[in-house]
Amino acid sequence: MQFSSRFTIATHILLCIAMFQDEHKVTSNFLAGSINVNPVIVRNILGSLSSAKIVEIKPGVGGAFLAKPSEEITLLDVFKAVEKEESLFHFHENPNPECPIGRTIHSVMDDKIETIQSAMEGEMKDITLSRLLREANEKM
Amino acid sequence: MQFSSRFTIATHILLCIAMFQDEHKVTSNFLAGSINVNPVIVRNILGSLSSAKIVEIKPGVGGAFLAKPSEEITLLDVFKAVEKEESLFHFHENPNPECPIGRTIHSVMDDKIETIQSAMEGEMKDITLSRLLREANEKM
DNA sequence: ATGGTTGTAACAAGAGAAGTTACAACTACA
DNA sequence: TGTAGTTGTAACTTCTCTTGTTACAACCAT
Repeated sequence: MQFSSRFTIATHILLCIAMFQDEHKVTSNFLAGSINVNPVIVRNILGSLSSAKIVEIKPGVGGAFLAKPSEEITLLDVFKAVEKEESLFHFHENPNPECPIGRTIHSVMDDKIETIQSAMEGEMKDITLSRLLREANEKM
Repeated sequence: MQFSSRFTIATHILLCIAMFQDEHKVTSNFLAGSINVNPVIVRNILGSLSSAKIVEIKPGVGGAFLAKPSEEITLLDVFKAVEKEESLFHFHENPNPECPIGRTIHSVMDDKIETIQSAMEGEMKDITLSRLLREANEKM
């Protein structure tokens, strides 16, 4: 199991917008060229980012812009915008209540799963778009 | 995207083995009954746990046993036994090297992805089967 | 030998990811 | 007012993975 590439594509999109929005119009075709995927994929992900109020899109005329400063956009925001699942883990639905383990497994595991997911999300929350942009500039 | 239920099923399997291995034979049919899935699913996951040297299985006669003390089995061991993917994230493969972002995105993001994954795995490593067993006993 | 068990192959159904084509709706601008 | 470039979205295909299922050979204590 892996997360879909939507997350890394969305991050790529945001980096491109942050880098180029003041220089020229950032269209789905331009982004698709940089990422090397179909423009429709980009438009769908841009739609998710727009719904999450991370970007703004000019319909008709075209072009995407950051909806807030890059310091205020974290990888967690991006992740939540493109991955809709509430829980990271798919718990088997119907354990047998006649078995002592089947009866208690949920109450034992649910908070563990939450803790694990929180650890991952906490790490994501610490990484901002501005930091990624700075590092990208350093490597160029 | 969610992890498959193999992880929670594997944990359920181990809890059952730890709880019942001294009382009676723990077969795939017994486990399937507690988890409420097909015995073949259980046998496949048991096979992964066996390859990872977490359990031992008696072929022919039947029955599964912990291969080491429950204090030495962590959720990370279980996770790695049943989820074969090396990286948590699927990175889009061919960013355009002619774009400054496309050229640098991998070197910027690769260590972030690793950090995020490590945070998740670190949390898993802290949770042992013996702790889950203790909590299950308390709730019974 | 028999019966209960494991290990696996083979198959089907369903979900989701990713790619593609097509086209209506929108907006600036000539 | 058209027109060109763009977005939003529907529809379809192809793949892969998950889950469920049947079937059966191999195994081993009794």
